Amino acid sequence: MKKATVERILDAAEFEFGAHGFVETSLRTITSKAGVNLAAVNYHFGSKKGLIQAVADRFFEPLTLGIQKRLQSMDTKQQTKHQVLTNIYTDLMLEALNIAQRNPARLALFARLINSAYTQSQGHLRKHLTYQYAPLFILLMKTMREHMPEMSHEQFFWRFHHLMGMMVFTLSNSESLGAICAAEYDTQRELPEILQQLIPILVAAAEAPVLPIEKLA
Amino acid sequence: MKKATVERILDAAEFEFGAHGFVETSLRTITSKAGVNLAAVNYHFGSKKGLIQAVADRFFEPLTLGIQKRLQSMDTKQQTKHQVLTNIYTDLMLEALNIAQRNPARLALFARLINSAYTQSQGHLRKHLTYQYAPLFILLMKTMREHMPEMSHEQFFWRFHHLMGMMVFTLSNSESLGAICAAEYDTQRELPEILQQLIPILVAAAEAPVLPIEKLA
DNA sequence: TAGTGTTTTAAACGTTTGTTTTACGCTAAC
DNA sequence: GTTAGCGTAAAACAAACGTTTAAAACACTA
Repeated sequence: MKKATVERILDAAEFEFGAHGFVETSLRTITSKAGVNLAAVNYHFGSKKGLIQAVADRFFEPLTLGIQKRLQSMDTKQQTKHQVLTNIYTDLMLEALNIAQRNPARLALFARLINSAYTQSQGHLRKHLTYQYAPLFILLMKTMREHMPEMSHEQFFWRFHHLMGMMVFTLSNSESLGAICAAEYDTQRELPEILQQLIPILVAAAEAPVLPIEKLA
Repeated sequence: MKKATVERILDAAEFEFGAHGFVETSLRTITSKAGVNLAAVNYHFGSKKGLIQAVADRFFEPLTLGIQKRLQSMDTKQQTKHQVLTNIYTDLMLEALNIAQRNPARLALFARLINSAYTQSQGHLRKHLTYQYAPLFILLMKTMREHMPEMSHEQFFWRFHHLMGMMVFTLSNSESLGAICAAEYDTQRELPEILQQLIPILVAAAEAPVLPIEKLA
């Protein structure tokens, strides 16, 4: 049986957005790859922005459940803070791999979705995501903060986003980086290896000493 | 005296690209803000891609000189590796501030330029930059590698880019993040403070322990 | 079976895009 | 004083874009 129109649009949009970005992917290529009529996007999603948000939702909904379950069932009592942090990031990487599902491009798109949410041109995305998934972010930040060095809320906010930036950049560009690396060092790496290597780096960054705030000059 | 056409185009392009991205900034808005004729871009730069590359070059040329001078005049003998790494990243942040020049948007655009260079849609940028500024990257990677833990070339390649990702993300989104932070915690921070805080985090990530490569699962 | 609400279709709409063309003004060399 | 050559100007180009329209096809209930 042929998949429902909405789903086929989302599949095609996911693929094309991942390959060429939001702005450079037209509704015409999406609908033609999906084998549906051009007007279907505006009919089912209202607009291109609506489609982008729907694509984002399909990533976030299972991810929210997965992360919440992992964090809440985590035993944070009998472990050092370092171990807990390592567990948190291992969980995050496992959830990331779960998104990838033997299709790394899917994960790259997800990362680019988050990245775009911080740019002005896709401001609607940030509003949508913060409105829709605030509990997830709050839970994640709260859990991490409890196992990181003492610092002000503000300092933690920035450090949290520094770490997110490291993940987002790596995941967004894992394909290009992997290709460069393969050409340069002749070793083809898979996503599970790269993410495993990333964990101790994230933990070390999370545990980095806290400096008093001064102006650099 | 009125600035030359080429320069006025570059100024306007820099501003508009930084505010709305490459794809969403039209040559018409650039040329009209620059007060020049629409055809001037294609005449002087050949195409929009040529303009983007020229904008990139205006960032990279002074940056290359600055970083090379800093790295080569650095005393790496009488310091611990940790101190050297701190110095390297302090230098990088100072050069970043030098790009900003009391205009943070300029620095954000520069970061976004680097980020775009890793995406497929702006593949011409990566080719241009790697062809044009390979010596800078090589020098930077070589200097850093000497003061980081022992690891394979491949592992270093990835770690180098993880660190770059942290910087690029932070700089790209420093405006949005600063706005969120100001709204949330009521403390307006300037770029020099944020970059100063970033240094120990980068160093800690650079010095993170090296794990044997395994597949995460 | 008739009728109602939903989905799909083809076509057109009005903009906007990067690029090209052609003509015109200017300056410098011979 | 004429001729190149370079830079600018306005206009037009063809293509692509997101969105809307109105009619046709469908699915389902009464």
